[in-house]
Amino acid sequence: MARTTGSHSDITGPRVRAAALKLFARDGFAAVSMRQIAREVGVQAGALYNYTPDKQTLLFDLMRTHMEELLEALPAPADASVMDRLEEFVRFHIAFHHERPDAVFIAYMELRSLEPENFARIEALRRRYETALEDILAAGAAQDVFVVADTKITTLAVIAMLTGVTTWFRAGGRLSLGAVQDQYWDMVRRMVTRPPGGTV
Amino acid sequence: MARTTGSHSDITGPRVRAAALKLFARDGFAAVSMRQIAREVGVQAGALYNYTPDKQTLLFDLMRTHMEELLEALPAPADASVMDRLEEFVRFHIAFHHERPDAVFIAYMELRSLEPENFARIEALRRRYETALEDILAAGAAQDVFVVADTKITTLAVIAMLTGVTTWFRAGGRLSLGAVQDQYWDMVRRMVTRPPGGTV
DNA sequence: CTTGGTTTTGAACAAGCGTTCAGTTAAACC
DNA sequence: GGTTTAACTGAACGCTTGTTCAAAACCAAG
Repeated sequence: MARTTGSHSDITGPRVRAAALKLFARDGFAAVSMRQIAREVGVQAGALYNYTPDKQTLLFDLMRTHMEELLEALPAPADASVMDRLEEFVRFHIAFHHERPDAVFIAYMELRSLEPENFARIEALRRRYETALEDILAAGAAQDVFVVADTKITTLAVIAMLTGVTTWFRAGGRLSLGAVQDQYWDMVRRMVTRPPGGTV
Repeated sequence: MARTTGSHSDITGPRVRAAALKLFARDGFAAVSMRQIAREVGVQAGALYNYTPDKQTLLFDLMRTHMEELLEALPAPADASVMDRLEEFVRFHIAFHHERPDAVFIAYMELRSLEPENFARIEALRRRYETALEDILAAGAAQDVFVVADTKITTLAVIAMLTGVTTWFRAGGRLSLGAVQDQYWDMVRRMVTRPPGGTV
């Protein structure tokens, strides 16, 4: 009978993924060897193959899991105002990405390390996320609440701006997470609402 | 006497750097071998060592050259208005980075591939560039032309947003470079000027 | 045509790569 | 307490890595 309680695979499996996540984020997929991951876990390289068919799949699973968790946690379209929905998105993006800096880093730095088929699957998930923001912007534009020249460009600009936070923000620094969220929300709000002068 | 005319090194040298730039950008520093670079140039791997002491220095020189060209091309602080200077910066950043997508990509993706000493030198150059923008924002805030809660954060947010353009913009697409510049300038201008509502 | 120097080749080096697998270990069941 | 089986080891596979270097190729000047 299969051993279920006290099985090491319940412990080693997550540790393999955690080690891979950490090392891939720090040094890059191509620069990390299976032996390094094994050493981090405290195991021989061969043992890793109980938990992943190969190195590429290990990377893909990390990225897929991250993207699925992101989409899962994404606030569902409520009947709140578009302004509130946009604010919610901004605060959510910053908070969620702040909790997982390694996964975020990998998810958009290691796209090129994916084989074409895996790349397409991750890209599709990423696009679903972007669409969630774009829908809010489009709804706001239709209601004349937002003034955006091109919802696609604004979507990409906002996401690039928000994701940039992970490259420098560390808890315990000069600013609290809440303060960062406040400031970014302020900037995004200005970006999408009617400007003072009224140009363009 | 040293051979000067018809020397191959004048030809091979740039070709080595061009091949390295292209391959590093496409596949990442760690994933590209010296033999791949040599094959791209049409030469044996050993010949590369006439043009670089080692692989790490080849990467560092590419990044250093890019950053120096960037700082060189940066518009000098003129006595124009802060608004004009900010607009000039935004348009410059987009145009300059658009001309060198590979170098841009490498310069911020391969920082982790640099040995500590080289990293520090590139980082210093990058900080000089950021400071150029921060100075404009600070000057504008002092003159009450801009309303920014934190010049450092706004600097990073603007640069992240602008640099994101290189990940999707391709000439010949839906939008011209000028149209992209217009839209990003519009977004940046709104971000730093007094908002309609007047919150924060 | 010979000389002199630059550039390139091609083989070699030790080390590390991802992956496989027969064999050992150890824990949970009957 | 013996049996079963998942988990892991440790060695091995063939291949690639960055780098070195003596020898060859090449080209311009004398």
